[in-house]
Amino acid sequence: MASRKRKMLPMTHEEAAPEKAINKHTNQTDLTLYVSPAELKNTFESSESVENGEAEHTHYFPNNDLHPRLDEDFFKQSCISLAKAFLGKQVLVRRCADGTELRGRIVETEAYLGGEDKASHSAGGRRTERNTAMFMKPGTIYVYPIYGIYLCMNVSSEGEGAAVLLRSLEPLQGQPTMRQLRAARRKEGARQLKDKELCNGPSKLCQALNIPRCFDRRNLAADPEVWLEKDPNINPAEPHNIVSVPRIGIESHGEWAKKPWRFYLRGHPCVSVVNKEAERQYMSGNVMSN
DNA sequence: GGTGCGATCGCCT
DNA sequence: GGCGATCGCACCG
Repeated sequence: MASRKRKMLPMTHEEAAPEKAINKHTNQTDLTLYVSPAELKNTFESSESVENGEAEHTHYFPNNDLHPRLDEDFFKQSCISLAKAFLGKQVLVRRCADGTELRGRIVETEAYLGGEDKASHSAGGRRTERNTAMFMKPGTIYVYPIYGIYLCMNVSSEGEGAAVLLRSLEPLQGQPTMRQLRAARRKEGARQLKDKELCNGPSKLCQALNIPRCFDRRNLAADPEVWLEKDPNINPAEPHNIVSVPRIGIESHGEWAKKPWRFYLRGHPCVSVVNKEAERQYMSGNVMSN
């Protein structure tokens, strides 16, 4: 396959320097605008032509008085329950060194139980230097490197060694900064990423929100640089349609690979990988019921 | 649009 | 020493 060979980008674990990557444009006042699920698709599909950040659309207005960070009680629930509780309702917030705040709504997660779950880093109750955060109190961040060049972010839950992997976010605030952080590790001159491509994968969201390895073992309920907020724009009358499918990238773990512990919002444009089988079954079910 | 492939290194066996 | 909770790019249709 020599014809497919191409030069790869040199990458390291070092984070792009936050200060260097901060976009002054993100200090602009963000727009207040509720976007309905129906409008969401159009929003993302029409967001291709951002030239320099000036035209960036954000549709979120953080109000820290009305929507304070989630406290430690929120994280005290089982792994699977927490993985679903994140979806569509919780916003991951990253406060950068210059005060810029980046926000993304969680739209895709995976549950990794401890003990019997062979696909988990904590399988069999194995506790190592790397996975210590998985055994710490619910709400502890577990950041680990993967494939030598990427990072993944998890949040510990109730249950010995259990944690939820954050897989995808819907960018809400600070998209220009996210785009810069992501572009820092892409080929020079590569096309500009669409909004929906900024955080649609576990390592992409770590890049876009500048989550470094040293955030490992930090407490989401108390850290000044990263926390969760309840999404103020969610309409409780419209419950989210959550898809449950097998987790990604763990095919070698036999039966445990089949457990439907990846969860995402059906039809959301920011989901990393849509499960075609689940979509097909859902569509045929719709035909039957309509 | 989808698919195949290789980068790269920490971690665990 | 082998592998991985991924990603971006080139190629194909």
